[in-house]
Amino acid sequence: MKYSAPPYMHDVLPTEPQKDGWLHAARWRAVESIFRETCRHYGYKEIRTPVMESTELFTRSIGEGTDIVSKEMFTFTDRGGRSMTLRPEGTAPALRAYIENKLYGENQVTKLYYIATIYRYERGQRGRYREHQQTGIEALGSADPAIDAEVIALAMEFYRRLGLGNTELKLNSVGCPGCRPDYREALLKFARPKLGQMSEDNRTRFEVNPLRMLDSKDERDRSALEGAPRLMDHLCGDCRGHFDTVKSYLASLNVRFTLDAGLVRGFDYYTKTAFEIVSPDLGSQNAIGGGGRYDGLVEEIGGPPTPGIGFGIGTERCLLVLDELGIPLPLEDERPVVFLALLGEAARPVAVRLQYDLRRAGISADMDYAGRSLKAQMRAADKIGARFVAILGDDELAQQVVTLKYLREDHHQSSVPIDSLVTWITHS
RNA sequence: GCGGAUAUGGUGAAUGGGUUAUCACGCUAGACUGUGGCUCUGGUGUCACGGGUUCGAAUCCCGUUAUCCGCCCCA
Repeated sequence: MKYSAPPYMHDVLPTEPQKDGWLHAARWRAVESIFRETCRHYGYKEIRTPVMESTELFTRSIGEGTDIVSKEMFTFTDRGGRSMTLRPEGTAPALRAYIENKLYGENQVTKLYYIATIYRYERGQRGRYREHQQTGIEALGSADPAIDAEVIALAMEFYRRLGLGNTELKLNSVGCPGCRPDYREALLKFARPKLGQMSEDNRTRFEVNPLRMLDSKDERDRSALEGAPRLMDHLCGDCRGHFDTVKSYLASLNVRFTLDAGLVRGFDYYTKTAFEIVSPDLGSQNAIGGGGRYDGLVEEIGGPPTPGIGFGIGTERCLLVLDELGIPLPLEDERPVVFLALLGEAARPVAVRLQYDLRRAGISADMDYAGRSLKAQMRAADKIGARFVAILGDDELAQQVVTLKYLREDHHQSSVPIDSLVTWITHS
């Protein structure tokens, strides 16, 4: 009988992070700590929420007409008969927690960040998995365009710190409930006579979610919609002003962007600012992050009227690009200071205690648990990059010393009394 | 949901309808009877599973499963 990880999900291993590939836990940790650090500099605090929520939270927030809700959610009935869903995105759970815990009562503006696994029942391919991780932020309680700029700038700063300078920021405004209906009408009017030339998917979108037609990559759709009215040009005064101010703030922060009138994003809750960051160095799954403003969402799911904006960034895709380009990450040094090599059974109990003393003194230590030959233990010590090997055999025991050998630099070795090993190493 | 590919040791590959499946890396033991990084030697796999063709299949065919990649969509 063989077991494997669930389809399109994967294990992140403790293997050598220097090796090829991106499924090394050390690399993930590096990305996560760069993200945490960036958030700290921008004043965002971590929030952790359950991996699942009641299904309705997502159907209400993301929108029934989206692919994510209609066919990609991991939904099941729990033993109490409730419909539960593994979170397919990070925003709704964070807002649910914000509302439930009345965080709006603590500050006018609440700035949150999260690192969360996301679940979508999709067909996998490079950069697209049924379980993936997103690092994201949500800024709640402010409608100021300045915070739109901050959120976007934080994302770009994170990429910069990762070493991903080669990214493209795409920007759009998807309007608000005030101006979107007008635009919708204009778009429908433009598209109706061209329905025959468009793909079947787009004909469905025409009925269900017209804005999504613009997102199609199908050549027929692209040419049919050539010259279609742009939402950007139909914004109401408020949205227009907001968008212009966001753009000018971004310019003053030296954040480069390109306007993309076709950018509509995957959730229905977005209003005004919408953005996406793509990497030219990935395959077809080239979006490495995206987000936008969602001014009606908090109220929609039961909270007080509260504007908000946020983004989600795919950890795997960042890792993939970094690996592709051979960009190194700042990795933690996982090498132990001391490796205890044992000879003979009498040494084992002494080593167990000695190792404990070293660790208690803050010196990382490891020893052989496989009963291997001295030679093999030396090789093991070398392989894991220990700074010292402390050899403990019958000869040493007789004199109450260890033979301490430097594995790096000069390879010098000397006898050190067992009692003073901790001090010796602390001062070397 | 649709389409394309691949499945050989712990890993990456090679070969090939017919006696013991090749190479490298890794791991392990030894050469060096208590010492790493170099070198050499040995060990480490019945070639995903099921069925078919054949005197004979790891090699050809079909199915299953798994993985990878593209479309859709998205992180």
